[in-house]
Amino acid sequence: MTARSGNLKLIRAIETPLPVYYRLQEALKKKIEDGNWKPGQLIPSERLIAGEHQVSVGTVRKAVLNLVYEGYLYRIQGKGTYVAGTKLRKDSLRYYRMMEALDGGEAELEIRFIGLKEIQGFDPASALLGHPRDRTLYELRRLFLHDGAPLVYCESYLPKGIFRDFDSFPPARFEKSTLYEMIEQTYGLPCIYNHELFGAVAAHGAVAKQLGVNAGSPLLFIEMRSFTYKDRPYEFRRSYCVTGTRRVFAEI
Amino acid sequence: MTARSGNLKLIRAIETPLPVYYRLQEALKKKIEDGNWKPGQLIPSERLIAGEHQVSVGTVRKAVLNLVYEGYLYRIQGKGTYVAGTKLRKDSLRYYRMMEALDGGEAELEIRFIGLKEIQGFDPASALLGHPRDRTLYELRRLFLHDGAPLVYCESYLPKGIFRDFDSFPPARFEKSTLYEMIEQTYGLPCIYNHELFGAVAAHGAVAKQLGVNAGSPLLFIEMRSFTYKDRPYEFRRSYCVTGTRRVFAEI
DNA sequence: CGTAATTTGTACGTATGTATG
DNA sequence: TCATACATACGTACAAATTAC
Repeated sequence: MTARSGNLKLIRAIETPLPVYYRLQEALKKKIEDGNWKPGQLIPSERLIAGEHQVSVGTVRKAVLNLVYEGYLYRIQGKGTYVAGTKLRKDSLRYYRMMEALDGGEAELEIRFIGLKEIQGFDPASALLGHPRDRTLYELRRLFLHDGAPLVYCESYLPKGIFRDFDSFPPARFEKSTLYEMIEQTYGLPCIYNHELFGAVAAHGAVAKQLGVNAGSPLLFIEMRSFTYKDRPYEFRRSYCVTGTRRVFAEI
Repeated sequence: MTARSGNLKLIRAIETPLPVYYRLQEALKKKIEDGNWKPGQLIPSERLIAGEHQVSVGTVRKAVLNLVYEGYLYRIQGKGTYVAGTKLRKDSLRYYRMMEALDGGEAELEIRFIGLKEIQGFDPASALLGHPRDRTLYELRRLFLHDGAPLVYCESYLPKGIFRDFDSFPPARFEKSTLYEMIEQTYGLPCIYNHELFGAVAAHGAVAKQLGVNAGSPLLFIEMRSFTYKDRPYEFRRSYCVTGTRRVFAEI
């Protein structure tokens, strides 16, 4: 149903014209993806859209409800239909769900800013972000702590071309909310989905030092790529997690 | 939208009666959860259901489509509506998606049966399965290999009460398909969702030996609980993964 | 191979209920 | 109180896919 999944409808296009509701749905989606309609904004009512596009209200409902299911819109009875922001609610943000056991509780994590600087592009970061290696990247380093003890150390890489003046913000700006939220609020780019690769590595050098563990001790290693509209990657992240008592939770 | 999420509709019940489509939806869901309609089975047509329940076809459509979105049913134009099986298509089965890199390809894994035996219940397995410790469990041990090299070793624990005669199957039965599929086909129990906990551990004893790695080398450790209808857990699994060249992929 | 019957998919319409401001 | 907007529920007609004849 999402952009990355099926293109069943496109196959039909060869034989028969696309359904009215589907063309409308894609037209509305384009408004959002192109930034004409921004997150939080109220869109026109069913009747208005129906009038503008010369279709029935039922057809508008179908198009709009599909976009609600896809996470592009949300509706409130009596008020209207709004553009949705980052799909990833706190529930599905794996990074920040550290648990003691499968039936245990969630730990509150504190974010600590370590550093932010411009660096030259490198692989695999540049390749995974779809940029040539000569484009500058921002490198953001952060630490996540629970009860004062470091649990996760992560390095994020973001294209300077997209995130202009990223280094003009005070460090506190990176410590008060998740990076997802900060980017959505500041640049209007919501996070639509992530790709993640889980592995285990032995702690080494700077990482071991930041996390306060012995070199050689096992760490959970997560490589992540975040995507916004139109399947465009905008962040590459490497995380190292201490998982002695708490571990990273996921629900599928 | 799923059973484990919101109960918004229940709040309304205090003030106003539940919508017709919703009561029908829950009635159809109950048929599936109670096993009256089994995975793969064709359910009655829209018109038939509408006649039986004395509601309009549009109302049946809404109820049925909601259950499609929830993963309980799927529809084929011209054929009918069928009861869906395990939600987890191969795409979302993390365990069997071992990749070289975030933009790399997927590795085909071979399943090898190691052993199956009855054991006495123990915690955390019994607790996580919602059974007292004196109930017998099955312990299934398997190995997943790529190009002959072991990548994943896992131990599954299943209640003997649910999986009667689980040990009467030949080992090959566990090597030809995923455990999800085997259980769905044999016991009619589809997997609806999983909970997983990711961590890193140092290889030790039997696990290190099975995976052919040195003791102390880092392994990805995954604890998993699988749920079927009505949020009932039916499997507890511990997996140890060698993630030197290939790692476990997830999409959110 | 075409035809008919069945089933879902699309598109339209109307009326009424409920929530918001 | 009232207008607005979404939610529910009913209905009809035709298109498209499948299957059996």
